[in-house]
Amino acid sequence: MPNSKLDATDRRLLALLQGDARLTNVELAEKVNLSPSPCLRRVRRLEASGIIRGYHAELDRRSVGLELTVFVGIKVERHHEEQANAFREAVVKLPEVVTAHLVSGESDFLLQVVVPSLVAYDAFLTGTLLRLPGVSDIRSNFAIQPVKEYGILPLTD
Amino acid sequence: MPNSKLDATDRRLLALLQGDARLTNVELAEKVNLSPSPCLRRVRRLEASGIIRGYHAELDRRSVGLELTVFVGIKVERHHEEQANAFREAVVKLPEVVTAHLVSGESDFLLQVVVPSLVAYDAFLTGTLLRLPGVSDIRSNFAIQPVKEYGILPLTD
DNA sequence: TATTTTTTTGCTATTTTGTGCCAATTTTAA
DNA sequence: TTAAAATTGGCACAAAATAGCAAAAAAATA
Repeated sequence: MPNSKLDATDRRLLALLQGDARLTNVELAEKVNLSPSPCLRRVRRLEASGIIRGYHAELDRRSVGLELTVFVGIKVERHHEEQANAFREAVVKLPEVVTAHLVSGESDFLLQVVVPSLVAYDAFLTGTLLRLPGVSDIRSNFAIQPVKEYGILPLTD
Repeated sequence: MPNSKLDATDRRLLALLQGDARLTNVELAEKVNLSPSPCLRRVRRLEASGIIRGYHAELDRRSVGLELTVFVGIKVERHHEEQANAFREAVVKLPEVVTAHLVSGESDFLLQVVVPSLVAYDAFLTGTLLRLPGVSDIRSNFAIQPVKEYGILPLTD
């Protein structure tokens, strides 16, 4: 099992790396009051244990031509476990789907879809989403304005 | 203005860095068939132009004790522009709110909230969310299972 | 098409960072 | 208090980042 309990220094490292994954080990070490070598060892341990799952560049969506973000609620027909699995597998493969969760409530799945334009979304909706296995209802909520993006996880103790 | 059009190499760099922000400049250079110095210069340019907004470590939520992810739809009373702004400002400050968007559709805002437990969510809901300025309705959708997390943006051309 | 201008590239030299090793220190447990 | 285990800091070496500069490529001009 992953978790071998995190001390305060580990949590500070995690918080720092969430905010800026390009911090130098030397910089990190200074910020947490350690010398570089134990600092690096801690980071490597966090990586190896799976607590740090990876490092990603955050892009400006508009700059790369992705003007539209849509939050999509989808209902799938129940009673068929297989169908739900087929749906999941299909969704994972779609590059336009940035995020997907099985959720409680009105919809069964909640997706975050990113496309260049409304026209592209229309094509994606009718050409792809509606044809996924078992889909019975789709509700599209268009992002009008981001209020908070890439919030870092609140690390407690 | 940011966008001075991206060539194929820039897009490959962006895709690679989305997937792994810790790639060495030397590794990056190899993957895009450039020598290290022009490669580094391109990355620096992408950073300076704001196309790359930052680099972040992705953490395993469970490992850091954040067992619950909730997608929250919130309606706020209309007619008061000020109130909507007050709401936005308040939301940005809440560490439990990882993501927030103004959206079209049934709800006005869609938040992603991360907390350690159901008890913590209850406290957050009644103690914080419901007391935000102008809130008239809240709908909570609990993430039961992640289907796709941290999908990288689909870079087109 | 030839020529000039601009942009981008690749190489080299220097500085900075990452990484493994080991002794010293601190922490934990008995 | 003592013994065992874990963690730390410093050192040395390897690797990477970075700046400068001349050559090559691309774009623009005539």
